[in-house]
Amino acid sequence: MTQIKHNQLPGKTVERLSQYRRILYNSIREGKTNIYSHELAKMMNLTPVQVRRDLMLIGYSGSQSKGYVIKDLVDLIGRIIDSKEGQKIIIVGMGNLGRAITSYFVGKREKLFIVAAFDNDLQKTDRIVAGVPCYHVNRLKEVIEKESIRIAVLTLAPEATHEVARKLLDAGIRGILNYTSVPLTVPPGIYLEEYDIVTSLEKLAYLVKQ
Amino acid sequence: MTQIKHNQLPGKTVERLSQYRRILYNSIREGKTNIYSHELAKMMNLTPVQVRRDLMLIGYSGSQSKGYVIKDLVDLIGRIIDSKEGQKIIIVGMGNLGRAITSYFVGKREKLFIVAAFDNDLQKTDRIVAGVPCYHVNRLKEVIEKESIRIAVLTLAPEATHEVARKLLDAGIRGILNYTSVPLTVPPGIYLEEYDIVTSLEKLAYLVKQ
DNA sequence: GGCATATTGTGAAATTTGTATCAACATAAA
DNA sequence: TTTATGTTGATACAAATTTCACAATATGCC
Ligand SMILES: NC(=O)c1ccc[n+]([C@@H]2O[C@H](COP(=O)([O-])OP(=O)(O)OC[C@H]3O[C@@H](n4cnc5c(N)ncnc54)[C@H](O)[C@@H]3O)[C@@H](O)[C@H]2O)c1
Ligand SMILES: NC(=O)c1ccc[n+]([C@@H]2O[C@H](COP(=O)([O-])OP(=O)(O)OC[C@H]3O[C@@H](n4cnc5c(N)ncnc54)[C@H](O)[C@@H]3O)[C@@H](O)[C@H]2O)c1
Repeated sequence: MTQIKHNQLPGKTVERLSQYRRILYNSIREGKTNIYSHELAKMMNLTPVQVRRDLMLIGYSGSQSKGYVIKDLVDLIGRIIDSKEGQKIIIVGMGNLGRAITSYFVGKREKLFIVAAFDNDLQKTDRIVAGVPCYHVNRLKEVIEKESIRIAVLTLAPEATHEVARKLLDAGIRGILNYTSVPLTVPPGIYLEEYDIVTSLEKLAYLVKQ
Repeated sequence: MTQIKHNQLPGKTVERLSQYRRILYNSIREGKTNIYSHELAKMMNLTPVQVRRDLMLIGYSGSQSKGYVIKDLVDLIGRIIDSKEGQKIIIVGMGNLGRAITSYFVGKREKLFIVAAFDNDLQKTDRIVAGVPCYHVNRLKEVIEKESIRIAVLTLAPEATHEVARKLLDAGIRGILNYTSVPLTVPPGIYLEEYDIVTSLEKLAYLVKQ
C-alpha cells in the first residue's frame, strides 16, 4: 500500500533512474524479463542496496524469487521521469558539438524530442541540419512560444552565451543544459545543468596523478 | 601555519577548483587582480562560504580587505590539479563527438595534451584529424606505452566499448572518460568518469515537469 | 582614536548521500 | 515437513558535503 511519492526525489536518484532505464532497455532487447538488484548494481558500479533503495523511493516492489519485472520497472521510471505528452527540446548553436549531440540524440527517447535548432550563421539556417530544422537565432522567441518549448541545450560560441540565455528565459524556457565554457546564473524556478569536458579531464588528471 | 594538504581533496572540491580557475582566467583577461569569495560564488552559483571552504582546503588565504589575489590562486590551483610535466590524453573513436571534443580542447590547457586519436575506420586513420594524429586502434598498446599515456577519452561506437576498455587498461591507462552509452566497470586504482547527455536531459525534463 | 562595515577562516550543526545489517519471505532440495 | 539458500524491504548507521554562526581583523569615516 506504499504510496508512490515521487515529488521530491533526490537529484542523484533521478540520474540513476535514467541510467537504470538505459540498461534495462538493453536487457529487454536481450530477452531478459526479470532482474535482481545485484545484477543491476553490477552493471552500474553500485551496491545492490543502493539500487533497492532507489526503487524503494519510487515505490516499486520486486519479488524475492524473481527480482524485479523489467517491463514494469521501465514503465514506472517512465511515468516518473517522462511527461505524458513528451518534452520538446531545442539546440542553440549548430556547430560541431551541436550537430554531434543532435544526430546522436534524435530518436533516442520516446518522450524527448529535439524539435528545432538555431544558429546565427546564414550557411546553417533555414535548412535541415542533422535531421532537425535550423532557424536563425532571431526567431528564438517566435518558435519557442509557438511550440511551447521548455528545454534548451546551449552549444554556441561562448561570447553570446549570456545574451542568448536571457532571451531563452524571456521566451519561456524553464530548463537549460549549458555546454559552453561560460557559467550561467539563473533565477529561482529555472533549472540549470552545466557540463564541461575540461573539468572532467582535470579531475581525472588530478586523480591519476596521486 | 596551516599546512597545505591536498592529498585527499573531496571530489566535488576538485571539480570546483577546475571551474574556479576557468573563471579566474577570464577575470585576469578582464584586468582584475583580486576577487572576493562572494564574487566568485556568484559567478558559480555557489555560496561564498563554500568558496572559502574550498580555498581553505587547499590552504590558500586571502585578505579581509582585498580578498584573494587571482594570480596566486590560479597558480596554486595549478600546482594542485596539474602535474608538473603535464598529462597526455588520447581520444578513442574519431567520429562526430570525438572530433568536436578534440578541436574544442586542443590548446585549452597548458598541462593537458591530446597527443593522439584512434579509430578503426581506414578513412580516418594514418592522417591528422582535428589537429591530432589518428592511428588505427590495433596500435593502441604500442602508442600508449611508447608515449606513457595514462588518460583516455572514449567516443567510439558503443559495441566495441568493453573490448577497447580492456585493451586500454592492459596498455596502462589509469583514467577513462567514457562518453559511450555503455557503462563500464573498472578495477580499483583505475579512475572512471562517465557522462551521458540523455541522463542530463532526462533530469532536466523531470525537474521542469514538477 | 572610536565606531560602523565588510570580509575571511573555521568549528559545529545540518543535510544529503551512501552502506551495513537483518527480519521476513519465497523457493527448492532433503 | 524441515532446512538451506537467496532475495527484498526497511531501519539504523556512516560518510561526504554543505551551511550556519561567529570570532578575528582590516578598512574607511567621523
Ligand atoms: N562542454 C563541453 O564539453 C564542450 C565540448 C566542446 C565544445 N564546447 C563548447 O560548445 C560550444 C560550441 O562548440 P563547437 O565546437 O561546436 O564550436 P563551433 O564553432 O563549431 O560552433 C559554434 C556554433 O555557434 C554558432 N553561433 C555563434 N554565435 C551564435 C549566436 N549568437 N547564436 C546562435 N548561434 C551562434 C556558430 O555559428 C557555430 O555554428 C563552445 O562554446 C564550446 O566552448 C563544450
Ligand atoms: N555522452 C554523450 O553525451 C554522447 C553524445 C553523443 C554521442 N555519444 C556516444 O559517443 C559515441 C560516438 O558518437 P558519435 O556521434 O561520434 O558517433 P560516430 O558514429 O560519428 O563515431 C563513432 C566512431 O567510432 C569509430 N569506431 C567504431 N568502432 C571502433 C573501434 N572498435 N575502435 C575505434 N574506433 C571505432 C567509428 O569509425 C567512428 O569514427 C557513441 O557511442 C555515442 O553513443 C555520447
